[in-house]
Amino acid sequence: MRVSCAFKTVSSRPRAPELLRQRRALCPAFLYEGPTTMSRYTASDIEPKWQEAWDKANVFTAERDENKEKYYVLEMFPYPSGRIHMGHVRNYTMGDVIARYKMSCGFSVLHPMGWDAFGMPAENAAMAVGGHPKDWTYNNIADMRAQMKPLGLSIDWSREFATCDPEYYGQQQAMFIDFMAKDLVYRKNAIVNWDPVDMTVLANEQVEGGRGWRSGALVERRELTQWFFKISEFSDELLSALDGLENWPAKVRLMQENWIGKSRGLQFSFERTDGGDPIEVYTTRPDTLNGASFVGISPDHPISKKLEADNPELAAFNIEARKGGTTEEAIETAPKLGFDTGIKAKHPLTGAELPVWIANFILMDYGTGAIFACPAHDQRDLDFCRKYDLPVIDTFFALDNETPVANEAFVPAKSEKVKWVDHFAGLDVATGQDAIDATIDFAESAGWGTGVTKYRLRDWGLSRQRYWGCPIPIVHCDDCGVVPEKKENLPVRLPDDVSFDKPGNPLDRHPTWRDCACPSCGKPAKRETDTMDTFVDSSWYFARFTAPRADTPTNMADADYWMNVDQYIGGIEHAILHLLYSRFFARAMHIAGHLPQKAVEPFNALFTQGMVTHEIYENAERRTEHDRPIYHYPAEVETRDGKVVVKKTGELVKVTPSAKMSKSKNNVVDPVSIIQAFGADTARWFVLSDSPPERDVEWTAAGAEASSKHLNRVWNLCDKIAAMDPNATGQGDDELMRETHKAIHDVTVGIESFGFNAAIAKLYGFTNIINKSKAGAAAQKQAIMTLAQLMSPMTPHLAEDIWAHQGGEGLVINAPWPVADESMLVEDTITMPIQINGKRRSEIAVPADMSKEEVEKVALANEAVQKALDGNAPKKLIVVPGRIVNVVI
RNA sequence: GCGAGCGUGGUGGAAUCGGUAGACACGCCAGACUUAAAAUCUGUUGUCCGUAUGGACGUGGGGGUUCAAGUCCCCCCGCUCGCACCA
Repeated sequence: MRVSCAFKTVSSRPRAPELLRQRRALCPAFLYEGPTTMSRYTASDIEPKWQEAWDKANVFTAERDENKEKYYVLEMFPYPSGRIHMGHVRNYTMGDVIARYKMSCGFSVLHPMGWDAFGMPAENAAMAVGGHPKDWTYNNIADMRAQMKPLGLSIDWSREFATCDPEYYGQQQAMFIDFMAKDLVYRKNAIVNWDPVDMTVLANEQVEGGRGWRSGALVERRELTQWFFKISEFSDELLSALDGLENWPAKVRLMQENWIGKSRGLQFSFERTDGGDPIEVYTTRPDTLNGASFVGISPDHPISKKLEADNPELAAFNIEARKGGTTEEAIETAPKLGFDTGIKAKHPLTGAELPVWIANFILMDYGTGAIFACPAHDQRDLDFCRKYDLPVIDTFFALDNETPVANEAFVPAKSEKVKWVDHFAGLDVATGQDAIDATIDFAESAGWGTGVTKYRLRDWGLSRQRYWGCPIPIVHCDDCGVVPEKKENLPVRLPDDVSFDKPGNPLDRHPTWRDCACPSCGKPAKRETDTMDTFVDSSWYFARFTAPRADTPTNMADADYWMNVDQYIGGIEHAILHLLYSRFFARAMHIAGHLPQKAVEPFNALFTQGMVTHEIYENAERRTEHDRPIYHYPAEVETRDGKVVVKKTGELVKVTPSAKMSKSKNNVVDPVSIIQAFGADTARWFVLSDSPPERDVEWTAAGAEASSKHLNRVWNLCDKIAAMDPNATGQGDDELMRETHKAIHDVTVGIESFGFNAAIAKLYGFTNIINKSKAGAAAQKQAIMTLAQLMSPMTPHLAEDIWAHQGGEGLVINAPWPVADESMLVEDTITMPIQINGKRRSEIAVPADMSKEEVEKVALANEAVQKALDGNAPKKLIVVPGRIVNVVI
């Protein structure tokens, strides 16, 4: 096909005043007046045109083609907040570069988009401004889709779905039932944040400083019966399989490893002097048992709960200890509180009596909910002992320092050798790790303890006491107990007639929805009113994209062709939970017959991109009446005489650099206005340039201008070359050809290695080279057409236009990716720097293949070296071939 | 508190493996074009000393390993992400 290009003469193109106004508002210094060439780059003309051309040619529809190699590129799908932000633009542009590049390389590409559409914001909006979460969500989706489309992303929109579509969550319910049949789901009690005033369960983010965000009441920890996935049964598998994820960032694998937290320790019991049930403890530092000064139990430990009944003082303590949020952070940072139960435990070796304390920092969820404290070698235990005046006993010292511990615990690395004090297992000088192993052996052979491997990873609690989520397809029957809904009755749809005027879960107070017939015996029964954690929704959407309309969760033939995701791209904030849950889900889906074996690790390669940041403008002269800071939008401030001030009032502004774009700080830049002012290609080019993709990028108006100016230069260059006499000859054709191949090589390597910023730097350089080249028309035309191809993943609209303008065949997206001729890349002579004592002092030009001995001779003959040597022989001469020479004097 | 990461000119940032620190871009300054400005084009630009040839310093701070450190090791400071019910 052939599409006419969008070059137009200036006189025929009066610019829309509105567009001009927007540009000026964004960048007052950058005015777009005055023609400089016969034509002008007008993104608002060319971008819709090429998007239409791609649609007509159906180029982004993913099709199973057994003759082609497939490539599945996926960016983490967005939550439909209603507005796209620059972070989305950056994320989806990166994925688009990969997708378009792979298309040009001849792959059958799957690049889908959907919506992570369940969750609390929809309910919060319903409570705050009325309306229904469903309407709010679907309206937001429509808005965001409309904002995304102008970006020109190579997305197969025919596969789009939202997780709140009954067609999606119905399949999720079917899988829940399948998982139940495979014994991957169960119920148990778990602790939630309870707001005693609103009488409702709070999410962690709804707890601010230990208080409910609406009521302001002190939050309590309360137990509820909840549904769990047995992810902990996969602990070892999820841990060991990390080794195979070679194309994941090492930091993500390390974070997951630490999260799973495999540890080997000793489990043993403290007998009680009062003859009560022994206290089972687990410790990863059994070697420090001699330093035990008390036994600690969780406030939720069975012994603690038993004592509560007839000890009002202790019960009051436990109530106090259970206040505050449920997050590990809240528990760890809360002031350390203890209560002496009066119970004494017998030290298994010395027989000494140790007091049993309840301590608010001991988690019932980890280990056995009971510990022994060794204050000399654990800062938290030490702080506790100093506070309650408990003894501190050193069990080992540094080899060169035997000062007893005062107020700083001595915690050397486990690999460091220390000197032991009178150790029961006969240790003298040994590392902590050797001591741990020796102690476990000692305890096992003496018969008072067992070496145990434990994992920090807990089972995944998926129950949420909220409306806007996937209903758990379960019915509670007085006779049959917990019964899964029949599959033919799926989806269990959310009822539409609900209200949010009262706190709590509307499903709970919806009798006609809640009351139902038992799927097993048919008697009246009640539905489960909890819905699923939204992490469930996002744990398998990547699999659903392979067959989004299938009437089963997946279609095996499609899953087999498209899985795995070859490149997954998203934020580092998902490094642990989302990715770990997805890895578990893929395994569970395989067990339940919904994914092939090869898909148990669903993401072959992972890339975590950085945030888009912007300066924050805080009013330096004024605060709100509640003494809160006032933040100004970027468009509200300007620089006057080197000072940043508010445009309207002239008030001084305090500028904080590089903060995450956040609505509460007003430092947001709206992609829609950027696209309207500069065009999608400029926005795309900017978010890819400068910063390496894994790092944060600072949005600046100047940067966006610079991108826009460069695209204008490329356009003008195209125009200039198109206007050349096709038969014109010149100088330097070979040199331009060589540079073209270097550009092909560098840009290809840049894209392949996620060095988009490096690829763009190369494209800048290549553009400058073409601009200065005096080569003939044919060579220049070839150079600019190659430039268009190399730019097309980043700035696809401009690339198509240049391609068409130069008479390229068909669409540039369908043109095969150029291949660099290796022979054009090698240099004959290289420049080697010469260092004298490690400092660069001179350089030599030598043939690339010169031997080390020859290089040494040339280097020693160098004037600067001769001068420095002053007739003496060098102490040492280091030649790194092709790199550097260092003369040591 | 615990786990992970990051820190380089006036600014964004570059620097496969430990081998020329500052690629590319912004900004600034100078010049060309213009009645003028903008736009565009050309050139300079890490800091300090020096007319210059040149030299000293320089990758958050301090110490170390090495012929050679932005890169590796130790300590410290600052910022960011995660901590299981935010998505």
